[in-house]
Amino acid sequence: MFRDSGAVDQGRGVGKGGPLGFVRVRFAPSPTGYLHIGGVRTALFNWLFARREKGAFILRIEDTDQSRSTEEAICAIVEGLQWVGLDWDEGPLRQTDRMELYRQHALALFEQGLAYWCVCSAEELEARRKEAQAKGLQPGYDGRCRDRGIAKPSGDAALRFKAPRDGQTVIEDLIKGRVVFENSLLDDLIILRSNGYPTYNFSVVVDDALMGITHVVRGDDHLTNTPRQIPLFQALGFAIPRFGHLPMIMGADKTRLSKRHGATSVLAYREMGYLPDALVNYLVRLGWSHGDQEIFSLAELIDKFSFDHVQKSAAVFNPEKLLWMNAQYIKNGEQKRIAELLLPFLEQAGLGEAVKKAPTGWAERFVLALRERSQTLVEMATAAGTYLRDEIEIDQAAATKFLTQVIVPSLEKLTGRIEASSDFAVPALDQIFKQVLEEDGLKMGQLAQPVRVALTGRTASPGLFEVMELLGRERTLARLRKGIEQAKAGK
RNA sequence: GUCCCCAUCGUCUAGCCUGGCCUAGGACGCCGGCCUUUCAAGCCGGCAACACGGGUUCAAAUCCCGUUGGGGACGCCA
Repeated sequence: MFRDSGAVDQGRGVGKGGPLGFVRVRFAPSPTGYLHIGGVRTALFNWLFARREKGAFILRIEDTDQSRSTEEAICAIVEGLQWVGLDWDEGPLRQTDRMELYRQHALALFEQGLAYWCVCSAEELEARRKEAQAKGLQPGYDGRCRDRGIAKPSGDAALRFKAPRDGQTVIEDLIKGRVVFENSLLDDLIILRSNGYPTYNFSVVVDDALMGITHVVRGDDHLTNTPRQIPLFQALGFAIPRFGHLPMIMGADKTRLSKRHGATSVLAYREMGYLPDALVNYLVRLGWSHGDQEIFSLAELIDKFSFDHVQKSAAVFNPEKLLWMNAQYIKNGEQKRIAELLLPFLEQAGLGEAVKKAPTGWAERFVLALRERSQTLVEMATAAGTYLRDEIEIDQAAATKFLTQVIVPSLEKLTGRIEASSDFAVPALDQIFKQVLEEDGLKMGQLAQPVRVALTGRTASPGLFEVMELLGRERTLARLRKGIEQAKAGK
């Protein structure tokens, strides 16, 4: 399942090349569920930046929460990224494979007096936090173990970092610009839990440093983590990477995008018949722009992407625009590729066998006829039933309106002529049709609609001759005959 | 509660840094028209925004301050 990670030197030096040098970015999801659409956008911006700068994009799985991480989630992340075409140069690396590194670095901080053992229990801390909050005080850790000088805790103990108590931590954010935090507002965070596992804020720092990450680009929900991480980089003696905090994606009600707003799993979009390139194009425009341009090829995105034009404010996810985008990609995509992507959907619709039996090139002709009328592959596959099944249902209202007795003679004439013709190609059909119109003094619409209803059961369809071509000669004739029967029985 | 971020049509955004070219442009959606064998697609047109209040300036969507509103963070989650 995992691609070969290649030679990953875990002990690699820090920020090789430094600024202006080789760019190394990462996407670091925690495997606690499916791959979220917001995660994909974060990954995308990182990937685009890496590709543009000819740097490396690294996939790292942050699975230090053993109670919530699952293998399924890791598979979903990998599969989701692969589907949208975001390939990584290193990884997936898993933090649980690197536990020793975190422990070593944490203990090193302790040795240097930059961290201390805290024997306050989780319950006590929780109680104190609630109490402080009730009184309207700072909910953070009060630092009571900071100066106890516990050298070797007997029972459970967590290792805390001695965070700086004064001064400021300044971030020159790639997107938000300069952001300043007062160190006095930060408490001493736990870096090693009592179970020996590192906490997030510590493992990210160790990994980002050891992996030589030059630019940390993540959601802006992490902005307030940054002033806790920067002192850690410094304490550990690592170079500090650049940071960039992307705005969040929200639902229509301006709350954080969640299941309540519809599908948020990338793979759900695959199932709903979206093209990966359409989703990518939509997502990149959610927060990034290049003048008035809406549609971008991947090559263009790589060429044009820059953090300068990333929006600072959160964006509302608009499913309708995504649908439009998808329709654009279906309409303008390479016919053959669309046909290939459509195949699984046809199979799912129970039409797999029928397509195989259809004449060569049928699927591509079908795509050509339907692509301007379909917004998703699911829609397209659904429409295929009309052309691939022997029996169709004729819409009652359509039949009543168009399959009437007056049109029967013309329908019969048309059917007879088609049957008698050895040529079933579009020009020949066109010729036959026009002739019948002329002879019977009919206008196009007067005959076209009844024929359409007979052929497709509906009043809306692609051009008639395309429809006939898709149905094939035998099926076309059979449906015309059936239509005539129904017209005779009508009014 | 405290800290941080943000603020242009319903939504995504251009413009803001380097004030005048902005009568604020584009896109989705919506409405109307054209095209037309139907439905689409396409094309044309319409509705629709600088959150508010103060400054600065000859001039502010653009710069400054405040207010309001929205979002995020305050875990032995990530």
